[in-house]
Amino acid sequence: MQCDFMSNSKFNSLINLNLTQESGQTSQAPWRHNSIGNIDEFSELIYLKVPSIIEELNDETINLNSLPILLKLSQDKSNYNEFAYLYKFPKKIGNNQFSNIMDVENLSKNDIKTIENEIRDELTKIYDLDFDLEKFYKFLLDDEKLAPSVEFCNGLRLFIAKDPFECIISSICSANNSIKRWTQSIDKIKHNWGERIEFDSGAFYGFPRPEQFLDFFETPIEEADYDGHCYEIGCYKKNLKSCGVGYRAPYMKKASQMLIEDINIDDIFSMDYDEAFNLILGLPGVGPKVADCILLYGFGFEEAFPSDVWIKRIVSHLYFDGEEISADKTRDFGIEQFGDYAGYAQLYLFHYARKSGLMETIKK
DNA sequence: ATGCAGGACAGAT
DNA sequence: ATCTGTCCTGCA
Repeated sequence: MQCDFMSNSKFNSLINLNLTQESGQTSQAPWRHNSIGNIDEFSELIYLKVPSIIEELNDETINLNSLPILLKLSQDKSNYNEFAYLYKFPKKIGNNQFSNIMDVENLSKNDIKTIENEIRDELTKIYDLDFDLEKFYKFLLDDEKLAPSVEFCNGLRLFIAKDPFECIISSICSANNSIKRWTQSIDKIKHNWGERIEFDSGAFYGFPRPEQFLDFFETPIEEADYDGHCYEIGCYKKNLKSCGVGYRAPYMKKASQMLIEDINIDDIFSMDYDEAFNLILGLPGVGPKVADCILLYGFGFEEAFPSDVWIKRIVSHLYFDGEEISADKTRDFGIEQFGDYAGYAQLYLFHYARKSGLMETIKK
């Protein structure tokens, strides 16, 4: 396959990719971002579930259950009504496992069509493109408290997980943390231990599998004790804390173990919201706020209303005359008030407060 | 340089 | 059921 990126297709939907990517949703860290002139580009490795094609490509010695693809999205900074996407297969190089299996030149036209349909489905899911934003805006504009959010958040959509396990770990990492720090930690975890896949335009990393987390050490000391090395500062190879996750390291390990032994992630998609909430709440490092983030950004439960300190302050300010409201009360209020729009209402309220200067006003 | 922001959780009321 | 102190790190 000598050509560079394949296919050049468009989505015609209202979405601000940059705003959506940078909005701090805990589904995943932002994708690789390039700004070229008036164009924003976002690139990421995703794994496609296309069983029939994998079987065809797979050299029986390798157990691969999904097809790695590099996606590159591009959008004109002045037109949020469409974006284009390209995709690319991994580079074939010696000693790379894909040298054996990625015989993509033999793919039939039908196979290509299957792959391209799957990509459209994935992008539709990740950017929630079936959600009717215009209708939502009518709902917002009808409510005088919510109406101002529209102008600050035009084109903002949910950024849904490409991988629910990654979302669960990212969300645990985000607890009592800043956006900057948790995204950096997740990037380090991917870079250190994720599957490295080479493309002509560079290497990308997948997210480590749950089984890999069981092998990670929690701290540099634990790692040094185990193999007897006295490491230089920053030279540790296999402990979570060196990625800046702090005391969350044991939570990430134990949650991974439970997701291997006790919980089938795929079952969660077919649960109702309350059932899924109670299940996810049982994971270590997951309280009510993180559980709602996981359900909203990881599984698309749009009736979730993740209530952090900022949402609490905003709701107190807008709806309770500034009177302090507990996080639990905030959650109850959001669910009751916004129904199926709770997740989007939370996203829009947070960004409205961020962009409009309201945050500074209500910080006290 | 010290102090603070950000949720979960264990232990107390 | 609701409150308090502690956890780790990056940034004023």
